[in-house]
Amino acid sequence: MGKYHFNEIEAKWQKHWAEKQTFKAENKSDKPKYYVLDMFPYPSGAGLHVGHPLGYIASDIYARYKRHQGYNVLHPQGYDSFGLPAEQYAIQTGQHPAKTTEENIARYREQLDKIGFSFDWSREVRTSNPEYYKWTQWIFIQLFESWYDKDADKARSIEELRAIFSSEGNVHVNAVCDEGTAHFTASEWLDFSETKKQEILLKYRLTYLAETEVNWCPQLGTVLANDEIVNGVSERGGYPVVRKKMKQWSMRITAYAQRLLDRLDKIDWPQPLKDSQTNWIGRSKGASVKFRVISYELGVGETSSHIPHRSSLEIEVFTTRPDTIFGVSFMVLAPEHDLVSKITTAEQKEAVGKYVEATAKRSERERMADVKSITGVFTGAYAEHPFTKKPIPIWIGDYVLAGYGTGAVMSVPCGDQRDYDFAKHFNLPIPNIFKDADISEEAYSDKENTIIANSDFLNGLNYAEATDKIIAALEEKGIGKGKINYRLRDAVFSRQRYWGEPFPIYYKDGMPQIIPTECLPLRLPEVEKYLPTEEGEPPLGRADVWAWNTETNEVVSNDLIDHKTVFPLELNTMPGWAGSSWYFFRYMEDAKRDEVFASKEALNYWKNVDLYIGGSEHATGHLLYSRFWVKFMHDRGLVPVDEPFKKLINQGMILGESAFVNRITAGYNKGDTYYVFQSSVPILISDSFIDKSLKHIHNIDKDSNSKTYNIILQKFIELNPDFKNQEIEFSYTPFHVDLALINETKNELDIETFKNWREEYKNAEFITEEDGSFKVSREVEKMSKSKYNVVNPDDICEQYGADTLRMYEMFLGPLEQAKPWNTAGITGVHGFLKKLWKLYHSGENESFYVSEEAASKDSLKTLHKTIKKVQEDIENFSFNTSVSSFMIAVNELSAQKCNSHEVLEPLAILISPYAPHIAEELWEKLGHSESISTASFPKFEEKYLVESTKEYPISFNGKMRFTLELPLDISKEEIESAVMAHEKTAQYLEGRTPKKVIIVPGKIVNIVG
RNA sequence: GCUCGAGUGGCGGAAUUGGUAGACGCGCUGGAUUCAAAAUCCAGUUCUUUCGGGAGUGUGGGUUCGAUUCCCACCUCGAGUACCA
Repeated sequence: MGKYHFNEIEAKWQKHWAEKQTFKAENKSDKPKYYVLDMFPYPSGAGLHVGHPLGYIASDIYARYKRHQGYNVLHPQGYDSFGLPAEQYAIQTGQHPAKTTEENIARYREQLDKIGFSFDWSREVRTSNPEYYKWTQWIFIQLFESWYDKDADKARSIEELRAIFSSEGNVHVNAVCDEGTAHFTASEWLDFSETKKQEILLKYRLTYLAETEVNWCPQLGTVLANDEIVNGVSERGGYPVVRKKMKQWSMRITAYAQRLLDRLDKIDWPQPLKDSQTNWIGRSKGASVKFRVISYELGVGETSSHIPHRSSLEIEVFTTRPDTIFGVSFMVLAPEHDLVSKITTAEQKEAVGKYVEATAKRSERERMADVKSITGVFTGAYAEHPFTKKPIPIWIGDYVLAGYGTGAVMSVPCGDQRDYDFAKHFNLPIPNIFKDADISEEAYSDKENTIIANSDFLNGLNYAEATDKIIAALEEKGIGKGKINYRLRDAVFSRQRYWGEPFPIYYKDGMPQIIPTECLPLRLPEVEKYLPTEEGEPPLGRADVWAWNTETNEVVSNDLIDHKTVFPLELNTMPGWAGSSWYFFRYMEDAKRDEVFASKEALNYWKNVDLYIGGSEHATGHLLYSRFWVKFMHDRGLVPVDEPFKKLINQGMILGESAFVNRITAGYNKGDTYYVFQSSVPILISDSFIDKSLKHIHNIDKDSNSKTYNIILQKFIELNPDFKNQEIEFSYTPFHVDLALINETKNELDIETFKNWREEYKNAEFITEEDGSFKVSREVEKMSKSKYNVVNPDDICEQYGADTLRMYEMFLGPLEQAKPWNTAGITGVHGFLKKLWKLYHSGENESFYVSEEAASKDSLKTLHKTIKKVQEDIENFSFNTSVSSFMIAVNELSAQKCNSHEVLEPLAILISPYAPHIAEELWEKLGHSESISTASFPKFEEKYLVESTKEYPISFNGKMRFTLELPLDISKEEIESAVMAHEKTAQYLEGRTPKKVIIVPGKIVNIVG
């Protein structure tokens, strides 16, 4: 076999690795461990395109490199297999999502196998497998059975909380819990009914059921989390989202806000990703202040028994500028604020009611799109300024968000632009409390360079001093305190979908009860349709057998529900992020998956993921939720680590180069009307006729581009003989064509195939180049089926081989950057692998040949400089540059006619992380019977790189003019005299005397003057 | 608006702490081989030029003997975020 038969070689080694389980990781090893993980894919029906494996190739190179370095490497893969697309498909076709998911996984696996990844498939996970989601449900139960102790700053068991309640009530409990949880004593607790106790405990549980305002997506029939909404519409499908109150499971992630923030410093993640988590958590420091309502009347419809005591009504606000409290001239409540109905006066009742109703109707999207118009209504009520005792009017306005802070603000128009705009709009006073600040045009929001004035005891202080002093004053009066507020909300955990994990929950007296852990998994029931029920219940409402028998501990028919021993089960399912928040631990376990989510030994051996590679789109979803769950699991002693991913890298997206054909459209003016004239057959024009400078307006310029115009006109008249109007104008419309119809290197359309592509182009006319070819335009876009620009890795493997695909993906550019895919460029990398193969096949008829003779000095130099470079590159995740280094090495070794075993054997190891198949084949030919995968990485030796001379660049005023070879061991003076003696020096000096000569030995000579 | 990132040939991109800008590959041009094509190999390829040279890393300044690299201002593009009090 002389030629490089990549298809045979790759099939051979893929089979070999699978049979020998070459990449199986051991849970017991003397070697140091290393855990390399990819974000596992959602197996979609479309299969993989070349963009998907980019990160997998990078992590595979790293994993293979670490094996060469002597590590015991865990490099698993699996599927995030619950999710919306499978369910949407099920709704359309009636096929069970489990079936389509299974098929998609099979296809993914086939595609992945062809690329030669070193995955340990024996540890595969699928989040939709009952044996997996059993443990997702189990972790949910652990969350349900936990509360957050702020004093200990960790989660603790609910049993401990019950004990505290029994002995001392909840007065001294410093826990993260629902707002306004009432106080009770131990004896009160003991007297509560079990249902009442459950109701109270629910306010403390880390996952709890509550009536919350959610993002409801009617088209998808489900609620969405904040991170699943992009620009006010659903991330999947782009459907509108409205606000709606629903009883939902939530996760008390806010308990972890500070820890999630603090620990960001300790993990090696890209800064932009840390920044977006920081912004998402949104910590702001300030104070909470209570304002007493001093004037109100009874709201309409309220009975006298509901009259609040005059002094009991308070509005609590959160402010980051308590130092500006003397600048408060009004207050604004969110329209949804609880107090609105209680404080509104009779005169204002109608206006307020209308306004509240109008805002409730507006969708989130409308509200976001319309941030400029200022709206609001006066409630008629006043609050008392806590220091000046002056009355302050209370307004409502939708610029105040119900979900942030307390849903109420103290408005300081001189210091906050939104308050300023509101005040201007409604003619409210704008008192100035800043020394020498001009607030005639806009608010003065600079807090660093400000001195407070007109503020009683705060006068003359700067921001920091005033803040400290006012907080002290507020605390002394008992009407406020320093406070830290977070933007992060508790995460809604319910989805009204079928294809997700069922909650291990049934309802007794309206209170959620967990099913015993030994009964898990609670399997998804069968339903005859995957749509919500007519009553608007989630799809699980259609299941006939979906009730829990507490005596037999099994799922039974709904007919048996008696609310005594048989109870209805929860109808919601868990969101997509449930299964992905802990899967990295599951891979660690290889033997006892039935007994534990992961065993202590496995967890203690593998600890956390050393390297995680995936897309940045998960910044505030998966990557935040995982950190939250891991912290929780750590608190409860379930795992030994409190961060899941030590180092993280975001791979950039691979974009497609879409191809466009331009279609001519004609039109003319007649009177004031513009008529569009449809040609009887489509006229298509080659790209080179199109004036790029006019491209954006899509017009064909009649005057300056008369040649093109006349060609089109001629064609047009020929095809439309009845057309008479001579004042016709032409423009063009580009449309996508399938890449399969394009010659990639020449950007030419295959006209014949194209005609058969779509019925409408069967008789199309082409305005071609002189040689009869037809050029298409190209544009870089996201790869997608609808743009016909998807490149399938299978096709590339078939035509060039997996090793070529792997190296080319790396060669495209830096891993973290987005970059376009162009199949035309792949020949360079493919040619390189052929050249590499040839290096080992210098025998007769290109037969394998390596000599045992000592290598030349040059070859050793080439080898060692490549070892150095490639090792540095891998460690810096700069894979694109090491591909160039390999090319340089092979070019040099070919030129040197190197065939020495001494050089070619280490070279095979060097390249094996990148091109593992060819490396294995060459390794075998070099006489090895064991896989190359654990051969130790070649050791770099400086001595082969030591030079005795240097080609000095000689610069004049910083410009390099010529080079001069000089020995490295001579002194500065000797260098200078050698340079000054050189004939070219005199030439460049043109008779001037140099002012200065800079000599950096081994680097450069620069002559100034 | 705010935050972050990026601007280098026809294209993807290199240049590790300031020290020969354009490595490597694509494409293109010419040549060899071939009946021809593919494949392979060789030479050239930033722009400009009166062939001496000159200019050149988004723009304008600055620091430096020397700047793609550091500093300031601006322009353009991309990503994220968005009334967060």
